[in-house]
This record gives sequence, structure tokens and C-alpha cells, in this order.
Amino acid sequence: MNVNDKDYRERVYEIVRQIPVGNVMTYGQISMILGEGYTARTIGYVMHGADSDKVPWQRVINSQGKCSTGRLTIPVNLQQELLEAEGVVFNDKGKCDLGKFLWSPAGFEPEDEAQTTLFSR
DNA sequence: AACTTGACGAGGG
DNA sequence: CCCCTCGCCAAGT
Repeated sequence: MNVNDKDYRERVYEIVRQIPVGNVMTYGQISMILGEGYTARTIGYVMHGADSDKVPWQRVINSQGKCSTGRLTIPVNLQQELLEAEGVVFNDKGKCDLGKFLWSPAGFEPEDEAQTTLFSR
């Protein structure tokens, strides 16, 4: 798998574009939906090449409900600020309530208690 | 071809 | 809740 392959990246962006304003998804969740060849790390790699005008990249955060953009080209806190402007609430430790803001595409909603717990951890 | 480095995730202390 | 370790997979050197 190669992130330079357009189709490979597009499959990720297609999902990200579907996330409604004020909601978020996690890297791991997206990788599980896309399945083979994709891992949380891969999704992150694809996202750094995302066109910020075409993809709501800020709506993809880590599984702990925090933004993990600290060490790269993106200004620290920018992602969180963009999300807060959309209505996502973060606590004093920079964490948001995934049980409340996490979104899943049609057909991929968590089906049982176990998954619900997993997704909102 | 070996080694390092991530916009990651889960588990243990 | 913080910190560390390990597994993960693709890129850059």
C-alpha cells in the first residue's frame, strides 16, 4: 500500500468529508472501516498530506479524544480551536467526550455494548 | 537492505 | 491520569 496512490488516499478523504460539523472520528476507527492495508498510523500519514481546503482534517483526532498535532507543521492548538469553533467541547486537559462527539458513517455504527464502549473510550 | 520516525492504539504499572 | 513498551505500516535516509 502506498499513500502516493491516489485511490488509497481518496478512500480516507471520502470518509473524512462525511463527518458532520461538530463531530469527530478517530484514526483507528477509520482504519477499521477501511480494513486491509490501513492502520491508525497509516491514516495519520495520509492526513498530513490532506488538502486543508477540501478535507475537514481537524475532525480526525486520536482514540483518547485529544488532538495530536503538537509536533508537526501545524500550530499547536489550532486543531482544537477549530473544533471548539464548531461546538466540540474540550476539558482543561485538552480532551473531548467521544461518547458525545464521535461520529460513525452509515452502516458502521457500533452494534453492541462492547463496541460502544470501545468507540467512546 | 537496515534503521529511524511518526497527525496511532492497547495494555500494564 | 501520566508514562512506558510494544505492535503496527509506510516513508525517508
